[in-house]
Amino acid sequence: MNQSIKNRLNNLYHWMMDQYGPQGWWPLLDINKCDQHGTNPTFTGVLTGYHIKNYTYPKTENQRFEICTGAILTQNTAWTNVEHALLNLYNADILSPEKILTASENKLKKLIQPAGYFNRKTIYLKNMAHFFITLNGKTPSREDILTCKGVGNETADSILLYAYREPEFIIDTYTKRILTHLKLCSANADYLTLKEMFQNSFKPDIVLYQEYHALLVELAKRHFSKKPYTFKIDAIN
DNA sequence: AACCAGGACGTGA
DNA sequence: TCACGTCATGGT
Repeated sequence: MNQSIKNRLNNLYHWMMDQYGPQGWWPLLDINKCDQHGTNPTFTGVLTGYHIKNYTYPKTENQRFEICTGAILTQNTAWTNVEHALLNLYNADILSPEKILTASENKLKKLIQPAGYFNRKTIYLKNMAHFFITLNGKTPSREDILTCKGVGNETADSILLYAYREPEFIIDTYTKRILTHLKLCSANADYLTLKEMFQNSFKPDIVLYQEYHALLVELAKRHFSKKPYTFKIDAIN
């Protein structure tokens, strides 16, 4: 591994942390902030920031499943849309693997409709629910999760890093876009190559991996959303 | 009014 | 292996 790549990735992390601070991912429903009817909880983060500097989540199996659900729902979809779908599931009281599994497909489709791709994601969610139940609390291997139809590289790593707190670095389109722009990789670099680039540059570190990915998303949303990408980061070059 | 959003899968070459 | 079409809603 090229030492300069390692240095630049490290500089990028600290630059983003300086600019944006800890992100406190993964966003979770805050059921302590429901309305007077006990429904419509807010997300940890909509107003007050996510669970910043608290790296003990998920605290329950339901929160763990909520992360798995969100990881599928957010595929190629804006998170705000996913929030609506998750709220629908929560308010319908079926945001658990057992209830997702037994719910009718039509009911599920209607509830997750705002997240888009609802025909596919309904199937994916039921697959995930079944898989989750068979795990019986155990941490799945990356290989095992990938056998789940609807779970590709990024979703698998998101679930492992944020739901199971395993040190698996996530590569998403933002990450690849930023690395390409910084000339740290070619435009056709594949997922595992980029994942290894990060994991060869940093020791396994859940906090670092979680924050790094969240910070890349924040950076991309601010400066790598609309073409042409002209944003320059002096500290990196 | 196009374009994009925290992708994955099936197909054909 | 790999490029390409498909899936769907909501915000800018």
